[in-house]
Amino acid sequence: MASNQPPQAQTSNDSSDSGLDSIRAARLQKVEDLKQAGQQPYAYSWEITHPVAELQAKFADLAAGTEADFEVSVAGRIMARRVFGKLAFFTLQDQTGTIQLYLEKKTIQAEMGEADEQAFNHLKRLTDTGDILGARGTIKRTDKGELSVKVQHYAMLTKSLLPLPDKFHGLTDVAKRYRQRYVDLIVNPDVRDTFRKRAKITAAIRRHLDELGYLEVETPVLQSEPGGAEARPFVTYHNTLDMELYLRIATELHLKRMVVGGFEKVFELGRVFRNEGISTRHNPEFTTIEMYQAYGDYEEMMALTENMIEQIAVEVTGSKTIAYQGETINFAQPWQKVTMHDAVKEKTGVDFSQIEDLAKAKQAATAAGIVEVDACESIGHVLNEAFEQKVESTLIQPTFVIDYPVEISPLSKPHRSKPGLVERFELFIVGRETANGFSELTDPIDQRERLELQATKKEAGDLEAHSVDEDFITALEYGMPPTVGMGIGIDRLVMVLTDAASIRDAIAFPLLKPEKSETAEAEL
RNA sequence: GGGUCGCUAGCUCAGUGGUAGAGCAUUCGGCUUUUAACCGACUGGUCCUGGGUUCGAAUCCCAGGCGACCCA
Repeated sequence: MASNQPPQAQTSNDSSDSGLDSIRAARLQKVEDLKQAGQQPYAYSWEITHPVAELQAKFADLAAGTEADFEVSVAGRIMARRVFGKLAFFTLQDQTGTIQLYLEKKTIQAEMGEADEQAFNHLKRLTDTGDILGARGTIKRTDKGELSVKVQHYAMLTKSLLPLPDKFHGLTDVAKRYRQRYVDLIVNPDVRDTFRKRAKITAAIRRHLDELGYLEVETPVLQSEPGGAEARPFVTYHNTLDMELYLRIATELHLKRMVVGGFEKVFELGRVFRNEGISTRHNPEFTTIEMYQAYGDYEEMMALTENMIEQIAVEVTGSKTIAYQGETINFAQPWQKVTMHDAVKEKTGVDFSQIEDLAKAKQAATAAGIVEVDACESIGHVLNEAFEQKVESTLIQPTFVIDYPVEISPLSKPHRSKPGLVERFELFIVGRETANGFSELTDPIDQRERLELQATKKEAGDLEAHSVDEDFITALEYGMPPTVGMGIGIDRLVMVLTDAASIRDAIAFPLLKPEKSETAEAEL
């Protein structure tokens, strides 16, 4: 808004009109002209009989050049105008699609009556692309084959003051598309489709989990001790409590409290916040679903994950096989499953499970071309580096990587048969971590030790390390049943299922740096 | 955080040292079968910002802003 009307620019409104200013001024004049003509430029309501897609479907077989005896009332945005002397064609777009308005001077003047004999002229003079228009009339397919509403009555519903982007090229400037997503949504049908699919995905997840008997719960966003993940939190402040609070970085620890409380299948689908960099795969606020099921282990949760995501892929895209950025991704079960050790061994030739000395592990990793292992504090961390550098990006098809080192998994239950490992899986699709789950650590003593180790690292300056959440440990001491948990990065799942190259294409309003404003400049 | 690339009219883009351009949109005129309508005329500029080099900078140099991609 400020970019259109800088607050301090009142004196510069003389002959130096920019193109945008003159367009806006002309449209404001039309607002006045509409009022003069007794029309409401910002109307209150309009009765709609049909979404336009429904009309397109219903009259798909209507022959060119014929009219149907069928009255309709539609509303939408004018996307294009083709105006002749006594006839005009508008392309009207509503939520469902577009339909042509056939606007004939003769018909409109006859129907709108004496008082509105200017009706057709006003249509030509006072409407612009971008305006929201309501139209009533009958269905007709023109000689050239375009399904149309032959308009008898129309009304301006909302006068638009600003021009739409080029009707042919649309809006392609990515920064502008993200900053003014509403314009992007108006002119790019693919973008609307992405967010429709996003809604379908979350609805499908909820339906799926509801059918399995899961309860959706809500846990705090504002926390005095953020936990459940390795990440830096956002800090905020509560005035009357006079204390700092953090925005949650995960929903894990509160959902487990719910399990302790007796809810055996719970999930939360919501926003978490991590104070980290921004990239094509990272937005500081993003959506996760975490789900917890008592009396189950990670094998069960992998089966649920496979099932659910396969089903969602079919619901959203119509197929188990989808195209993503030139790759073909196959969601048909069963998915590949590989242990972290085996995956690393396959790509690097190093079997870290046979190495018992950290220095030797680092040496082997370096020899295998893995960089920056100096800071690794355990063989598990070296293994993880090797995995991230050499394996992760190669996991294109849905793949479960299982059995992680305990050192990088402070909330997971020890593996029942493999010492030093935990019963954890991560799901990778197109080289990206998309889900993470594990048999939950339920031993409160073990949990306290692991979190205290994390807290030591935090005190030593590791800003992403966990801290000790005493109340969570107290909850575990009351006893949590054997439980498996799993989280999915919804944005990344949406990316894959909508063929979005960047997470910003899967989030309606991604975080961007503010553009330098004139007032901000003046303050310097 | 580092590297590469981009930023010119409302939109999409030309313009590599010598008068800032095109198409679309806008404005005006014409037109009853268009659909990137057409025909004619016109209008519209902080060339991202600030410095520098030069007789002269959208163009070359430096710094900064925002974005994209790659790397960490």
